[in-house]
Amino acid sequence: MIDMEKVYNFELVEGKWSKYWIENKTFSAKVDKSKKPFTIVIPPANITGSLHMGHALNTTLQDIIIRFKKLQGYNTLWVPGTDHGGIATQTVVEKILKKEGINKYELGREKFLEKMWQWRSETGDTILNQLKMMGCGLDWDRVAFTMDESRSKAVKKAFIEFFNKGLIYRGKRLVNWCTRCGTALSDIEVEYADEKSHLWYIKYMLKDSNEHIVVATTRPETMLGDTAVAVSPDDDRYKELVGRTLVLPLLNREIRIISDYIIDKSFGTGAVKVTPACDTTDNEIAKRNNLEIIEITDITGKMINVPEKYKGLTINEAREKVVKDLQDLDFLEKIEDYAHKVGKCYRCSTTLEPLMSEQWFLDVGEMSKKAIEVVNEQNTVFHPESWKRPYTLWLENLRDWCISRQLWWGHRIPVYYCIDEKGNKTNCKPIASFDKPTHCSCCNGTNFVQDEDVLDTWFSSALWPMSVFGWQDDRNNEELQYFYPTSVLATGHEIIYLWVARMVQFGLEFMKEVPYKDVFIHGIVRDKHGGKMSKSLGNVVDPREIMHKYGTDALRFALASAAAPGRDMQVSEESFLSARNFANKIWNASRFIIMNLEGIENLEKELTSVELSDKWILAEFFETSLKVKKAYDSYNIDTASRELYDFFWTKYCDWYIELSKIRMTSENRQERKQVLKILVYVLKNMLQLLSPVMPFITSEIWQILGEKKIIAESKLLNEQKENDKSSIDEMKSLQEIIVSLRTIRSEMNISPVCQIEALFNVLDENKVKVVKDNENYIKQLAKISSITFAKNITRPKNSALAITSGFEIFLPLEGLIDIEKEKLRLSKEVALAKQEIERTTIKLQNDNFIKRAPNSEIEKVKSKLNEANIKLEKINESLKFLG
RNA sequence: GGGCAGUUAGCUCAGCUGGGAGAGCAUUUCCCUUACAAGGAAGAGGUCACAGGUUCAAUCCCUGUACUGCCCACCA
Repeated sequence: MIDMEKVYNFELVEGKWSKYWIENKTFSAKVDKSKKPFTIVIPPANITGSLHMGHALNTTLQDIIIRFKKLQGYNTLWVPGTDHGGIATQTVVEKILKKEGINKYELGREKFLEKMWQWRSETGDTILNQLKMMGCGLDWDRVAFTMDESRSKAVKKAFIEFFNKGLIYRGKRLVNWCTRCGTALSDIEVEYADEKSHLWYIKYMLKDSNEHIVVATTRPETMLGDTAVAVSPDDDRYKELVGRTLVLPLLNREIRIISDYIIDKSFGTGAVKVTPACDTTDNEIAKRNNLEIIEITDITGKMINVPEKYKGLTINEAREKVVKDLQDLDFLEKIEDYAHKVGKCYRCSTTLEPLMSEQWFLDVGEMSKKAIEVVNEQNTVFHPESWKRPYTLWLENLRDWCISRQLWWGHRIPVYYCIDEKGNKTNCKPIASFDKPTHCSCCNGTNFVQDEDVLDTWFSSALWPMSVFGWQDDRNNEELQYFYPTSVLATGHEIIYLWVARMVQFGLEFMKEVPYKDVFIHGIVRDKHGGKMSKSLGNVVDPREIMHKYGTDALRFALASAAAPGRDMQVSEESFLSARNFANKIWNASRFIIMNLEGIENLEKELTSVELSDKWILAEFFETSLKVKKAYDSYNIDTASRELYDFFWTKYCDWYIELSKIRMTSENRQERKQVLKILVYVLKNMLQLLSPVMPFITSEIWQILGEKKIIAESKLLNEQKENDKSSIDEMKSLQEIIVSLRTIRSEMNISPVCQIEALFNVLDENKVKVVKDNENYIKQLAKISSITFAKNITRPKNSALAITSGFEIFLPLEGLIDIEKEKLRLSKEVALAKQEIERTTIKLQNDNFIKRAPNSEIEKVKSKLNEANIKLEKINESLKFLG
């Protein structure tokens, strides 16, 4: 006797299965050339992270895809891993150390890195353990880390190849500088935020003249670094002045007035102060016009190369002082309120300062062109397609990638400089190599120092699809050949540029092949009001809490059914509750069947039943199955989930199981077995189709049903047969009759225990057989004691009326009926029928409609009109009869 | 400034290669009918953002407008 609790207890089930899959290596994959591979590499989560909704969604979707492909017979592989997270992780650990009163500079690089590694070994696997709890079908023998030995080798190898090709170069450029982190950032690591500020209007005097030009600026302190004033070439106001000399206030430096196309004459005064060291636009103007670049801030954000009184001030202090001095000397014309966007560090939100500094850059020109080509040629396909354009546009306008970071946590740049005996760098050519070189090729020196900087964390991420398969050891190795290119990359749209595009670039550069065939872009999880989830806003829904409260399958199902491709989604507590209820429904429907299977044997050998409800549920199932498979295959996970839900609940449970109950009470043992056979058949197939989304509950029930192989390792059972859809229409008639009888009962407040008789006046001869054959169902489900079929039945007194599916049905309700209520009900029906008649008549009177609409449509409207006419006539008769 | 989404029931969202709209939650009524009250039955609730156009026919296609959200950009 199998004991199943009345309420699905996920706690008893989940731990058991997640452990089983890991211990039995259910999702481990080896090269097997007899099977087609299906590969996904996980977007490696930062080791600082613990599971949030974004991870939960992302991994659920990947797991669904993997599990479905496995059912289809692919050799599936999903590779797990984590990312060292460069700046993000270093920031976190710095903060922790700060609380302990430790300063990283006092600690020194080496000791600090020890702390980092210690921290990583203590907490770095948190997220992987959480993925295990979620039941993710990852190959746990392949866990990779972007900074482990093997991945580090890959980074060095890639760097050295780039370096030797001349694609990596060092240059002094204006970069985004975070004064808090003390490092440069790439352009996409900048986040812009609105900030209220001012526009300061400053007068610049013309040399040897009393005239002046007014410039508007949001950063008055940068005037200390001005080397020109620029105007638009087609600005008539300033045409005469171009080429003249200005005297910079406070400094008395002489600067020229130049013209440059980029200036918008309609903004401010049309004249712009040019500070090449503090602004990217100005920097470009400077390049075009050969202007001097004066650096006025250092890497800590303090003023340099300025008059003594400003030296060493912070930017804000300098601003205050400069404004005051300008005011005192009457150079400040006015101050306006102004809101604009300010660049912030994407990890610590400090306002960024553009700063001239020596950095390593990667020339991405050629790689970008190729990365665009492969997408245009559909070697890599975006799902949904709408993301292709942003991807392409971004790559088209991409500037070289600043890959060096002034951090300690990360891959140290493998470039070595020859040094003399005093420890100073020589002028010899730097060498990129895996280890410290033994001797310098220029001077035969043997002393070297390594570059201090580390690489942008995304550099190692860009190699991920190759590095997890050992590209760094042997680019012709069997695994790489078999699993690369991977099948699909699933990720949110926020890292298309940071990560997706760069993997394509690197993949093409080193493998000459795209890293994945499909890119599945899903949305971002938002709170119930559409806002971003963030700890500071306090609107975070923690997936671990949801798992604890509603179960992991509920979490997964809710996320899956909300995951329309490419669109952000809102999740709320209710969606998880409803998913939990669905799990319970699955449990109880299965429980019902399993209880009835008690003592039944040899079910497989039973005949396939031929009765309507069986044919119907099979037809409906085949249709659903087809839709679900198609949806899974095209990454429409939401559609698949909804189809499964809808079929299981409203067709299988609400109708088929209810009908089965009636047949199961029959004395006929054979009949009972036949129903059970269909019940079990559909259930098993449904469990399989549901198992990618809800692996725990489906695994459990599958096992209780006595299957020897676990569901994750089963193969999809059903093959598409010829589907006889006529049963769907016939069943629909039956359902309509039952529903309309129930409606009358409900509206007349007739007690459910009260059996009533029904008279079926036949209007359509063709419908009689089906209804008569299934009379028993109508009786049971609508609580009807007896049914009389006849033509021209006389309308009984005090009866209620239903017209549906070719019958005029009378329910004699002497003593039960409220005549007034029935009249009211019928007059509403009259109104509806009249409306229908009017609408269809107008259509049919329209010559153009008759001429141009397809025949099938015309027939449909005609039959609607016909039905409505009959309905109206019959209801009117009834109304007359009721008085 | 450019690009991309969205606007459908009180809320969260489906639907659409054009033929008078669906689900979940919430709500009303009835029911503890032995799979499930985390349930069942029945109901109420919508000029499908607005304005034009194409068409016999528009929630769906086209154009424009408004609002919302996101991304990109060198408006000081």
